[in-house]
Amino acid sequence: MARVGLTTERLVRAGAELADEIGFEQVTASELARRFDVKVASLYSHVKNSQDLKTRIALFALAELADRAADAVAGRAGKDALTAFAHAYRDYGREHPGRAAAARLRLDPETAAASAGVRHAQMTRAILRGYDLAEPDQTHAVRLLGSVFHGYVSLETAGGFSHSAPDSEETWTRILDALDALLRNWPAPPTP
Amino acid sequence: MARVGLTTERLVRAGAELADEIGFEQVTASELARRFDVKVASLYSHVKNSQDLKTRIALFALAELADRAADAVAGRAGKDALTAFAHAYRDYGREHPGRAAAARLRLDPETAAASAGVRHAQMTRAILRGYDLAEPDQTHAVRLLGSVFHGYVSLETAGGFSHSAPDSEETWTRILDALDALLRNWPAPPTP
DNA sequence: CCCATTTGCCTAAACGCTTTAGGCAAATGC
DNA sequence: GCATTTGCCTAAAGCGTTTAGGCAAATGGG
Repeated sequence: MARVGLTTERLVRAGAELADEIGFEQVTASELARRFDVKVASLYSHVKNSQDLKTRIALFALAELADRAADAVAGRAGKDALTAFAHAYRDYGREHPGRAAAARLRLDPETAAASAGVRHAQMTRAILRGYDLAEPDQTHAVRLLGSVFHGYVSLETAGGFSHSAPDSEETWTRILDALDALLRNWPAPPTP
Repeated sequence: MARVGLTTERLVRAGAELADEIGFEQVTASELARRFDVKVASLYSHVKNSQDLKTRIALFALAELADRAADAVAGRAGKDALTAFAHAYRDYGREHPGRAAAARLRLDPETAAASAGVRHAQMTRAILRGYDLAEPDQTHAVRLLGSVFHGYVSLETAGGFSHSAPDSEETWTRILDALDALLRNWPAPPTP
């Protein structure tokens, strides 16, 4: 019997591509086995189970996105860095909707702590160094930016902004203008 | 054989409760049948299939959340309305994580157009009437608010903000302060 | 009140995905 | 060249989905 040369790595990469083609939810060990022209049981030497496969795809996507975002911000600061970072997120979601969905998979705390997710947070903090935010406002801002990026890409992928004017591209740049303005002028906590 | 009195309505409500207990992803026709102490096939007289069931739960959650949000904003305007609306979203996500996840289910365009999702958008626009935003900025702002609410609740549910200071409650109010300030001072498009 | 019709839940069965156990053959290395 | 390891296999069990067809409980007209 010919050996195909399965590895965890190859399965994960193929799983990521499959996610972009048919949607992350639809990625299944069976479908993946079909792609490799291999019996399903053969995958179980390389991944623990179906959940493990999905988690690995998620980690792969998180790392890939972090690499892209890091490339995008390299050598930039201030609004320049913010928009480059933001566009990296949105572009990834548009080019690789399945991987982006994978990157939104809920991970258990230890897995998340060991994932590229922490690089995402660190990069966001680095970008905020271009603005004048002391703690705890910096953390609030990190969470705001994470929410906006996560939420926007998610809604856009769901088709929420298509078929209506203005187009999503324009909204995205205007939202970034707005966020830049907000970060430059972050309001002090109200004194009650 | 005793009749249990299944209806589509009862299945959907029970499905929503089940979602809060075990997670929306885990809601399955089989599990629902078990809860009603009924054979799985019996459900298929009331829902077309598993996808139909999930979609109905999603529509139920969207409508319930829209009702709550409408209650919350009733009689309020400006920042008051904004924060009441936002808290309705976040509270729903915390009280009913499964239903909130259901409300984020991707719907096909026609279903979405006939859902309470349009009420959500209308309410957001109504709140923005308390701010001075002309089109297309109003649409940009609607999309920003949708992204923030959607994203924040999603990340919070995933545990993204737990076990780290400051606590999520504080971040949420400070984000709303920031959004209020931003909406009162929405930047004009840069003139290139 | 009885009988016909409708309705609700059932059994049976097929199909697909997941997962484990155990086997054989190809690759590896001494 | 042979022993060991490794990789993919077959087999089988378990569970969720879905359809087809059946029987009994509810419903309602005469």
